[in-house]
Amino acid sequence: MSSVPPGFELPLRLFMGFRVLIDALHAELARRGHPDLRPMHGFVMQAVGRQGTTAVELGRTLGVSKQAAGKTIDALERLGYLARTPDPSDSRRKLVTLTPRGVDALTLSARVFDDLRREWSDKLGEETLRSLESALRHLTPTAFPLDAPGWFGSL
Amino acid sequence: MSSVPPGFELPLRLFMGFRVLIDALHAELARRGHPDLRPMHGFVMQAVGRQGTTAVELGRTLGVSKQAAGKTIDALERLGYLARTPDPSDSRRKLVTLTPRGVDALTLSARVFDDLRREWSDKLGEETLRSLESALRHLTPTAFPLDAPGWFGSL
DNA sequence: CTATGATAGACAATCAGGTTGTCGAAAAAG
DNA sequence: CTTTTTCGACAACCTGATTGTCTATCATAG
Repeated sequence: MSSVPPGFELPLRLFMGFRVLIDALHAELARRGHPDLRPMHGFVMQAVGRQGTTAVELGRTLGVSKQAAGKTIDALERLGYLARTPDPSDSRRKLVTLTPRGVDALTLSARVFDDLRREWSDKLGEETLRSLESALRHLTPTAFPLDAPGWFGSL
Repeated sequence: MSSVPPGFELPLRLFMGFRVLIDALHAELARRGHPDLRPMHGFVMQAVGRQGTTAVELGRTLGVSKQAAGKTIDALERLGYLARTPDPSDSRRKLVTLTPRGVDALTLSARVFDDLRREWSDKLGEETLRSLESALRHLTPTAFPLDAPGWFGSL
């Protein structure tokens, strides 16, 4: 609240921008039939992807242990967003895939993010927003690490 | 890794910008004698401020229960960044204040953030960076809520 | 073909950080 | 002076993570 020393503003603003978008997304998701989804679930489903994955691989992608990944999968399985199916080509593995509901949540999220971007474009002007995106692209690594949950945990 | 659907880029870039700065800050803090500080400690010390606070008040500021705030204070007290002193004007309260080491960490952080901003300014040009900051100011609430730890928790 | 080593996933114990509930002491309000 | 509120401490519990162990299965070297 109130005044934060000058150097602190930039990181805080970046974080708040992220938070504003994520909060708006989940408010909208809740309105449209996905009230139980939490921000980190987006990272998880994104990491699972349309082609599916395994618990070990998911753990690596998210930067957490395979056991933690397993528990997260359990939770999203109970919520109906993920399903485990045995892998015929390797009977040790269980393939984790998005259910239709999971795919719906993901495509819906993409649409909502597009809408939010449009709102920002209206507020700033498309050109300014493009310049903001371009600046951030120059400032951040090209690869998208999805290990935010693990990174958050280290807070 | 790899390609994330288009609408997802903006929030992710904002988050990554934040993360890049925070990671750089803590790498530098570790180099300069503060290897045990974690990102959330910055929020906490910022919330404590130069004038001090109490556990209840800190909890409110951080958006967590007073008990959680108390445990966090315990941890930072053990690390030597905070101290509890009885409040002579109200013997129920214990005033939580920054130790000299805590003040050092905070002023050092401010300096490092200034350096990082300068790096970004060199990469982008001061004008573009200013425009980015101005855009973010328009897009995010004016008050700085410091309840990030609680918000993170809800992930 | 078999013995060996690596990998997937389940189970258990533990830990860290958060929550609620309760309490006594002290302050504030009536 | 009595009652209500506030502060900080203690305890029990929950959640999400960790490490360690175990079995089943696969891959590979002899």
